[in-house]
Parts: sequence; structure tokens; C-alpha cells
Amino acid sequence: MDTGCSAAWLPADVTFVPMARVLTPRAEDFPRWYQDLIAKAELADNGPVRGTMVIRPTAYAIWERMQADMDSRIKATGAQNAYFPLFIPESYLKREAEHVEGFSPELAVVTHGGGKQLAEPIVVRPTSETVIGEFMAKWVDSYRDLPLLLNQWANVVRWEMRPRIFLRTSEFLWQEGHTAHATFEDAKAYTLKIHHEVYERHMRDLLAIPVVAGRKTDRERFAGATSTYTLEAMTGDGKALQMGTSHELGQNFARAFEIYYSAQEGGRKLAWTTSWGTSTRMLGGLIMCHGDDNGLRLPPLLAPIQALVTVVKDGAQAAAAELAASLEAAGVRVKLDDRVDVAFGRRAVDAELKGIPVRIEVGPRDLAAGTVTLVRRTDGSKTPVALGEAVGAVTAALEADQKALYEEALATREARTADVSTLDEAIAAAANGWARVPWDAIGVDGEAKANESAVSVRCLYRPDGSVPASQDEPGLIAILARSY
RNA sequence: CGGGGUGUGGCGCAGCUUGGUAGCGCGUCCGCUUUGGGAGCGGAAGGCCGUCGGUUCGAAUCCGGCCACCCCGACCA
Repeated sequence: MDTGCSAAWLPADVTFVPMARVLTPRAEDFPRWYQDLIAKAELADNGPVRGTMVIRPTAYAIWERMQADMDSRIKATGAQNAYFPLFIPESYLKREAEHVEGFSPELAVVTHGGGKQLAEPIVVRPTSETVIGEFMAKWVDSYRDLPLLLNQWANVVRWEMRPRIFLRTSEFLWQEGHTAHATFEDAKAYTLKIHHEVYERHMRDLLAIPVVAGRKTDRERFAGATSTYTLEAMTGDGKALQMGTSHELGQNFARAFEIYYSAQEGGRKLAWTTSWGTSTRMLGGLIMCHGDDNGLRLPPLLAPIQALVTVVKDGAQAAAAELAASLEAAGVRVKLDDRVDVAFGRRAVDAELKGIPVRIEVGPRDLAAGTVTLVRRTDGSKTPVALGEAVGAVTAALEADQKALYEEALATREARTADVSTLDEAIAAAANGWARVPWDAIGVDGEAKANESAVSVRCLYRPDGSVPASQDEPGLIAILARSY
């Protein structure tokens, strides 16, 4: 473990006694590490009902920043926010055959209200295609009403058999977009725009997580969709995690809910709809992608607190407060930790657990030398910096570490991705990471076989990286992996 | 639902085989000393031992029922 003894005022030969183990190391027991981290960094708790979670302020602040970024990107595509009810008549779900079939095993159904049995059961929304479809039908009359671009931030409920905080809980928070278009081409173009310009960029630029953008196989397609696109991230244990998804719904829901419009050229036409979502699962992806044995590591652009100015001990308060003020003036999200009555080590460990990108230690010995100590969470480095250059050093570190985290995640993913050419090789490779294999060598039969080994086809894409229009295109590349 | 396991202060556990009325670590609270990588010492609070019943003079411990949760197999953002 890096005990970080390189500060200027320490002789080079000094070593600290390794501190007590804070988390179960990832290599020893990854699921345990994940749970330890969530508990010790105060990110979340399990709720009283199995499968539910309490998102604590530390994690919620991260979610709020994800929301803010995503929300502005979504609005930039022209969509507007709205809110639809939590309760959906059960009959709505039943209107789209494949949709009910896909969701019925995980529905929470309300049968009683006001002390009486309800005439018609009410479903707690697992997703809102159906209610929104109903209202789109009401609101769309003319081609002039299209495209209709809606988004909502909401909670949804899907009864889960095997819950895991953030990754799979019975209730989670998300944004779900729903749009209606006049033509297939327009619907498709919009879906891909969300897929690439909103989701992929959000994940890459804000979360610093490299994702593979591809198409789901027919087997993995969303219930009721004609095409499902996905963004897959690699977790720290070499599995795959679906970070977001967009669907072309064809005219399935338009037909079920009668979303017709009067066309410019005359006649009554059926609209084409889409839906797309990202959820609090991204918090789990963030932890699993960037976390290390000392805790979470937050990308600076995402971090609610980017820099923590730590007063090491009495006598440095004034200088630390002044530095914090300078950082704030420079646009850095900074917090001052002047709790000198709490042991320094505890405060340092806590900041590391929570993934605060940089810490600036200000102590009497630093000040005597006219410096402060810059500690970077990303690589654990400790560097003395002249007091007058601290603000610049912090902003430079934040900028560099946003990139460094992405590069590290990308390098790790590539190192754990095996290029293979047969199904057997792919299944074997999936034991330790991802397998990249020609889809023609797998096929629907191979996909079924892989599933028997708990390996799934995560997505398909063309050699040039673009998203295929069908899984039947020749020459596609498949990613096979175990998944969450 | 099939297989395996666990229920003991807030958290993690021991005690159970060989019944005698509950203990440890962490955390919390108070005090003093500390403070450059999870501080030390002293003191304190906190538990109907999952639940119901049985055996017994006496049950956390033995017996039976029930409940809950966890892990492994069938779904998903």
C-alpha cells in the first residue's frame, strides 16, 4: 500500500506503518469490497423492504450532478420534461403483448385502495411507455405536433429477485425519455442521437467511463421494442454493466395506443415512437469502474466536492481558509476541513473513501516552507506546491485527473478484453473479462449456449464502431461477457 | 420454487457440542492526554439472544413449528 511519504518535509527513508485495512481488497472478494465501500463511504443503505435502498447525501449529491448534466444534454436535443403518474391501470400494460409478457414477472400491483379492493388492479410503473402512449394519442393530432419529445425524471419499481444496491434494486430513480415521430427515419435518427450525443458523451465526458455503444441482440431486446441500443461498461471485476439504453419502438406502442396523426400529404398515419433511459445504476457503474482498494475515485467534473483543504493541525487555519477562498474564487468546488480535533489519518481516509479528487494538506511545517501538499486521489501522489501556485496546481490536477481516470479505465478494459474467434474461446475468456468475437461465429444458437454458462452477448457493433440496423448484418462484432 | 447457510447491543462476531440468566471488537457518549495516514488511557450508555411452543428447578444453549434474511440456480436500467 502506498503510504505516501514523499512530502518535502519528510526524509526519503521514512516509512509509515501501513494503516489498518479499510476495505476488503477487490481482488479478495469483489462483491464484499463493493458493499464495504458503499457502507463506509456513506453512499447508501439497504431499505427496510428487500431490494429497496436509501441513497445517502454523499451519493445523492453525485446523482444530482449526473442529473444536471444529463438534463441539459437531453434538453439540448429539444425534449421537454413532464411528469406522468406512478400508478398505471393494469389494462394499459396489457395492450402491447410483448411488453406485458416481458414485465409481468417483476410488477408490483396495487389491489387495494382506501380500504377497499379495487375494481381494476393498478400497476406501479415499471416504465412509462403505456401511460405516456395514452397521452401522446390525445395530444398528437397533426404532423405539426410531431416530433413530440418528452422526458421525465421519476422512480420506477421492478420487483427484483436478486437485488444489489444501485445495480439492481426494486425501486430506482431514472430519467425516461419518450418521443413520437412522423417517420421511422426520424425516430431512428433521434434514438441514435440520444444514444451517442447524450448518453455516450455523458458517460465518457462526465463519468470518465469508456462505454461500448452497440445493439442488443433480439434475445436481449426490450420488451416491445423493434431495436434496442445499449452502452456497456466494464466493471472492476471484468464483467459488463449496461449503463443506459435507447429503443426504437417501431409502431408497436403507437398501434396499441392509437397514436395517429394527419399527414401533411393527407391521410391518417400511425406515429413511430422511441424510449430511452439511464438510472441510478450509473452510480454503481461509477463505483465499480473507478473504485480502488482505498475507496471511490470520482472524476473531477462529476465530484460534488473537487478539492478538500485539510487543516493538518492547529496553526494553519487562517492560511487554509484563505486558500479555500482562493480556490472557490477560481471556480473550484472546495470544502474546508478544519476539524483538528479529529485525527488526521481518519480525515484522510474518509476523503479517500468518498473519492474526493484532490486534497490540499495545510500544516505548520508546510507553511514554514511556504508550501502546501497536494494529494491526488487518482494516483495517490503527494506533491509539495508553493502556496502561491496552489490554485493553479489544483485546477491543473483536476483537469489532468479527469482524463487520467478515463484513460486508465480504457486501458484496463482493453487489457481485459480478449479477441477470439470461436464460441468456446469466448466463453472461456468471459471468465476473466470480455470476449470480442465475430458475431457470425456465435449466432443465435451460440448465444443460447453462452447463456447456459452465465455468459451473454452484451452487444453487437460494426467494425467501424457504428450501430447495426439488424443483428443479421454480416461482419458484425460481438462482445460476450458475464454481466450484472 | 430447488439446494446450502444464518438469525445474539448501531455494525461485525464469540458463547450453543458438555443448560446455571450474556461477552468481545468496532462504533457512540463523557473526561484527560493527543493530532503530518483510521490515536491512547480512564469511565459510561446500549441486548425481552428472530418468533411461538415444548423439555427442565433453570434455556441464547436441547426439541418442534413458524418467520425473516443471506448465498447458489430461472429476469432486468
